[in-house]
Amino acid sequence: MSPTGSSRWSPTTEQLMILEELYKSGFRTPSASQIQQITTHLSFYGRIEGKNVFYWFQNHKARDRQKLRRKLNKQLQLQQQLQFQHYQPNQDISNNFVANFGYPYASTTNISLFNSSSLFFQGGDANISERGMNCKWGVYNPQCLVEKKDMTFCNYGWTLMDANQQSSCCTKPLKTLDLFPLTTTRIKEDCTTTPHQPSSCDI
Amino acid sequence: MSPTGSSRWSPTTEQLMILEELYKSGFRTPSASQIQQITTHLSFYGRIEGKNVFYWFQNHKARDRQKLRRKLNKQLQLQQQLQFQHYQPNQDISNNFVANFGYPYASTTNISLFNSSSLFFQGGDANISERGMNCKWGVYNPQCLVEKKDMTFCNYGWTLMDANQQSSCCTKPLKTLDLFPLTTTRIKEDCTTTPHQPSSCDI
DNA sequence: GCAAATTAATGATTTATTCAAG
DNA sequence: CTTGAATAAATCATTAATTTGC
Repeated sequence: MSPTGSSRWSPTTEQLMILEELYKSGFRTPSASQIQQITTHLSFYGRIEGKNVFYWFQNHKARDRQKLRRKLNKQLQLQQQLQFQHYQPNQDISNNFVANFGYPYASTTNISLFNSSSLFFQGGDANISERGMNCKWGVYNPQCLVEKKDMTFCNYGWTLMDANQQSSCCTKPLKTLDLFPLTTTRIKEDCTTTPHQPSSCDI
Repeated sequence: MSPTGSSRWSPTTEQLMILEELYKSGFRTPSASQIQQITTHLSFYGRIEGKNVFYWFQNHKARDRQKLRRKLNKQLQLQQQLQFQHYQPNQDISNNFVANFGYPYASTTNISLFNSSSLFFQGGDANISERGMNCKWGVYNPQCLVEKKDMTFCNYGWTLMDANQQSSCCTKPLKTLDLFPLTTTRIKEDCTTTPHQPSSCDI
């Protein structure tokens, strides 16, 4: 079971649950710091790297879109097909369903969830304004997700961080931990957070 | 001129020359270590980060392709247009030009240049087999470019590297430097290196 | 039951497109 | 208009499900 030399990450059940929970909470493109925090937390449940978290959100989002697109296409061509033979489907339930709901995530695709995440940062954001200063900011950064704020430190590049640093992060009572008051059981309701425009953050 | 608070990198003339020289030598998608070395070298000519180098190659390659595609499309529709009015352009010079050359870079798009870079590693690659071991490998890694070899160290994630570390790299007589015997003047000939399959590297 | 064969999911990369600074 | 930066789409590749024949 232990993935000795396994070439690619496969999430444990707990990791997957938490990730999906976060996704359902509205997270789509978490920032570098957010990913770092998620990674730190999830590493408690098994081996994981920042890039795994990054890719997971990337793929999950993309495949959600794709699923929706396909569904819509199917509906559309069905509709066209029916229209074509001059048949008006005035009671087509499945058609109404999609037509009425639209893209559930479309409006939250590009927003920064930094401010809207009551779940994620509920520990209070006033006194952790300079988190990352003291803690060797774990910028995992695949596809260049480093947020502007971090970039000011980040003058030249990134280097590897050894595993201990992160593990020890778990033992010390860090801010990161109380950002995860997740119940990991309620996996049913839809996106509830209200998207903010990211422009309010100073760039 | 000094970019105090300049939001985006703009390459100096020297940096650009070297980058283009490398590009012409066959580099398309340099590995993390290669980018690190390039960055280290180029930082001598001005402020630069790994991700700048990464993006530069990314964009340059993409825009080369795009330029070529447009040219081909234009030629194609011209050709079709002419064919359509039953006119055979038997002396169309520009058409012949594209038709005869094809995609200059098409075959080198996906290869790893790790082994083929006589220019880049000409300083000898035997005694630097463990480069990166001692030097806190600067994995800049936007879009997850970390190569398999480096990944073994890289257990959990990356963190920021401060600028001094890299600057001091320049003062110390590092291996990195003699990898750049560039003349930066001959900017005319085409890609000359022979692409190797990356599969020979141990995974 | 149980592996070999096949298919479906999904982690990881690369390429295309878009945004925006200058 | 050029081009650095970022995101989305397409693709590759490996792992997990599952089917199938024994």
